[in-house]
Amino acid sequence: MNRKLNTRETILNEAIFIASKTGFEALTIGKLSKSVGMSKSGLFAHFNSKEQMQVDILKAVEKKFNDVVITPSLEAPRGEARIRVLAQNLIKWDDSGFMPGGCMLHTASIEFEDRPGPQRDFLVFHQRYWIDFIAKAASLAVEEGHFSDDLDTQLFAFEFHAILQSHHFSAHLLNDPQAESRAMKMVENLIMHSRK
Amino acid sequence: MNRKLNTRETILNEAIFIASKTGFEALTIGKLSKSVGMSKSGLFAHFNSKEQMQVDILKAVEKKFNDVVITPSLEAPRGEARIRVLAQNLIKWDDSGFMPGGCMLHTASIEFEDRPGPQRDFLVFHQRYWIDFIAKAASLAVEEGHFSDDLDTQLFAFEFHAILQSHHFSAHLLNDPQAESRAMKMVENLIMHSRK
DNA sequence: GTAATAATAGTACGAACGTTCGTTTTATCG
DNA sequence: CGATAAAACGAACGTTCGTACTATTATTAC
Repeated sequence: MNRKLNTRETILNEAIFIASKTGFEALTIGKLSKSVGMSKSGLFAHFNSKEQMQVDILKAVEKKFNDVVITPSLEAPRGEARIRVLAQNLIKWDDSGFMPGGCMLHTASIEFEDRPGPQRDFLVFHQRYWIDFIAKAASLAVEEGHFSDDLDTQLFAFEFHAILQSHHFSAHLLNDPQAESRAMKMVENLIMHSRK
Repeated sequence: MNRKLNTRETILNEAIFIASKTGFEALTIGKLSKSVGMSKSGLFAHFNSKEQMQVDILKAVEKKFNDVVITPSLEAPRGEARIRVLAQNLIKWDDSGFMPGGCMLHTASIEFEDRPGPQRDFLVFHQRYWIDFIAKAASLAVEEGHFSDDLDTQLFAFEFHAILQSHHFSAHLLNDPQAESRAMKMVENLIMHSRK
């Protein structure tokens, strides 16, 4: 029982590692089982379908996302400071050791954006939650008096999110060493223009 | 000879249509040949490898991109106007009838960002060209006196590009009817903050 | 109109896919 | 210890993958 949990975690971690590099849909049960060092059927038994495996992988990624990005940000003071911490955590997140290909929630979202199913459902749900979380952080900054009272917090959320998509693009496709500094500059611009 | 060119074009158009929905890597020679209505081997003979087929598809998409986005924008007057036209063309582009899943250069970039090969090489080349093109349009706006003299045109290019990634995200994953209006609002914000 | 050539079809290949099966190993518990 | 159940295994299923051959059509040239 404990053993099952351990191997399950090993499988999911390895899956995240590989899928972030080779792509989410390209991750195959056969390849994954070889990387983990177990049989295809043994691994398969943990999920009973590839679809379920993919959903479970996404859930595991989201858990890490909460641990790395969301939760720590709540310790920062509300307002501008928390926005900055969020940005910094996200850049770290997109360059995590356990996810060398960058944020899988992003790449998987692209891969499944036009393919109906539980994978897509999960991703839409997560991304909506995430946009709302940013908007909430922005509205807290309004409450704190850091940002303008008539700030469109939804628009802010999408602009903030856009910066990180751009960072992913710079860091992982272009291999641009300036990716991080440019992203932070964009964040500072956004913050500046959101002030009263 | 003419026949070959015609079927080739038919194949590429169908490939773009399908791949934009199901994903670039998921497009298979067998499925494509069925959609086109010809044999697998007959279709295969046009490219002699899947890798070459993928590169040719990307080149065909880039050609359309030039026709739909780049070239028409050059007819608009330099400066702010051209930037706006670019933005509008891009939103149309990301919702073209021949590419129902949205910009394939974007989705393919994500799928190949960590997979070396000629597909990735092509995409990197294209995206660098595209970023430079935007930066150039911004510097023309500086010359025209629309934008501030000390505008960071490279940064502008990435911010502009980020807006369209965000639009793709809103339109194709979230199915948000406000995708277009929000994107244009972002563009207007960017233009406003770039003025002297 | 027949020969030459280009384009498409047909068939077959080994490999990998996701999945199912029966069996064997490993752990848990009375 | 032996009984029970969980977990991993190896082999095989039918299907599809990309690719390699050969055969058959269409088109063009003389």
